[in-house]
Amino acid sequence: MTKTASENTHAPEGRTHGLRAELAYGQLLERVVKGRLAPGEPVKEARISQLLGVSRTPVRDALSRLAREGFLVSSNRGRRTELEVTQLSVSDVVELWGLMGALEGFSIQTVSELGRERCRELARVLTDINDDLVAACDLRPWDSDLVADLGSRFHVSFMDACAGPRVLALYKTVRPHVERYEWAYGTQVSADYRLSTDEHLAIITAVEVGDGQLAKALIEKHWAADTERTCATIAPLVDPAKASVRRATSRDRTRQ
Amino acid sequence: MTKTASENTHAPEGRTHGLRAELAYGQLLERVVKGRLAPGEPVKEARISQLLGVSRTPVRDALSRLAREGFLVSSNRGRRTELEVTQLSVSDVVELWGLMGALEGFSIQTVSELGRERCRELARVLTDINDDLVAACDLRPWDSDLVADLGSRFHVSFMDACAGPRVLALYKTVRPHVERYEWAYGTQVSADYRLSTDEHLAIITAVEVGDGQLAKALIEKHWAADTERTCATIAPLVDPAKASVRRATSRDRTRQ
DNA sequence: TCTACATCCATTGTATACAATAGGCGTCAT
DNA sequence: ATGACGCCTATTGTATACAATGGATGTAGA
Repeated sequence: MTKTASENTHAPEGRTHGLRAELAYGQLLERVVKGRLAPGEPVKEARISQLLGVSRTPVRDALSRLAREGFLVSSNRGRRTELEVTQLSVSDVVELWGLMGALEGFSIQTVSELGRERCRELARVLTDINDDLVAACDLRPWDSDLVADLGSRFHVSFMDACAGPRVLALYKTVRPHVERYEWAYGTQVSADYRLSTDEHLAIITAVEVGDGQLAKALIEKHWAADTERTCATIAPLVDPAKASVRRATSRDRTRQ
Repeated sequence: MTKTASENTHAPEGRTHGLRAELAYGQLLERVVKGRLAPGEPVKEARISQLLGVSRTPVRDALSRLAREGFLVSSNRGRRTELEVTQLSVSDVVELWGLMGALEGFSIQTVSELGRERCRELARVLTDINDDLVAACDLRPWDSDLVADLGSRFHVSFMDACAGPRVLALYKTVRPHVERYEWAYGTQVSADYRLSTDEHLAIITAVEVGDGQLAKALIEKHWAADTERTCATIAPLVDPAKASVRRATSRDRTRQ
């Protein structure tokens, strides 16, 4: 079903040695992020390997990686693996958004170590992106994909500049979770993106003058505010019962 | 060579279906953490699979996981994988210790949500551990293994209580890095563990009264102070040239 | 009809066979 | 002697064969 066709057995098909696993990972991640693999959907190795036209080996690699990163979960409590796409939940938003704030705050804290010149350069880059973001917010019809993309670029830009290799690697596995929620509910959020861009402006100023502590505080506040906004938007959709977001801490295991 | 013996081909040996990969991961992680696999040592799939008495499949799983977690790195810049044990470095200490502070600070921040009773209970548990730690510090001969273990338990205890599932999972992959440095240089640190236990006391007080913000600040300060102490200890050993630790930020790529 | 049990099947876990590639090593020509 | 070239080998990447397991399904007995 939907096979790439033409290469089944040992017939090579050119230049893909050592890339199938990575490719499978990318393909599956994209499907999960964009919702083409829906929350709760069971994920079987055999089916995926048919879908992608590769053997189970690279698929297994990709699946175990996605599972460890939290995009897939084992539905059988404990025994056999038996994976399915992780559900969206308010409690996950709280934890993930908080984690993003912690990672970004920790990294941007040391922005001054870039030196005056690089700080100003970074501030210029961020200003450009934020200007584009403001423009995109006024755009009609609303292009949620573009907005999400520019939002990502803002954050990734300073993380690339400020974060060490380990933190950066971690960060880049957490980000797609955020993007997944944006894809799922992106059409809902609209007006209050302008609040976001205003917060960005304050952060840019802190970066420009090299005030790491201030930038850290602002970033954390930014994510906290965005947590509220996002939860308010998605809570009714994910769980219509509890539309208000009181005490939706990361410790609440409330799912779906 | 050091084979578990008795089961080579398809002969099962009871109760290990679905555990070999996990087992290989655990074995290898322990070897890396304890230095039995030395920094810079090449790691070949075939050799490891002989060493552990399992096939390459679960070994590959374990290796790719360890590589993603940063315990192994590809020595060939880019092309074929070719893994080796990651080097110890001052810049990694700075980044890892900072990350631990960020994760613990973020998690303990919400300690008050446990409620008064659980806060006090947690404080009691932490006090017990810290008392043992103080006792272990006075012990002669110096038992660095015991000290490291108690130190771990202190931190893991409140993380288990405070952190959400995602952050906790991340945390538990970062911790072994710290333990690796403790195993490598544990015999060196000695007297200033008492500074650590004093800092613990302040943290316990903050937990007891449920002051999350204070606890966060204290934890971050604790790790920052420990970064200084650890770097001062290991810098001369890792890179005798720069014994002083001025500005060893996570962005410096200075290795070994 | 309902329960207990045995069988089968779907699916994962593991081992191994096979393909591809990069680097080492030897050979040969200049 | 030295450089270029090509083969060989070590090692990884991929596919597939095989084992094990848990749940589903069907059947028999009460």
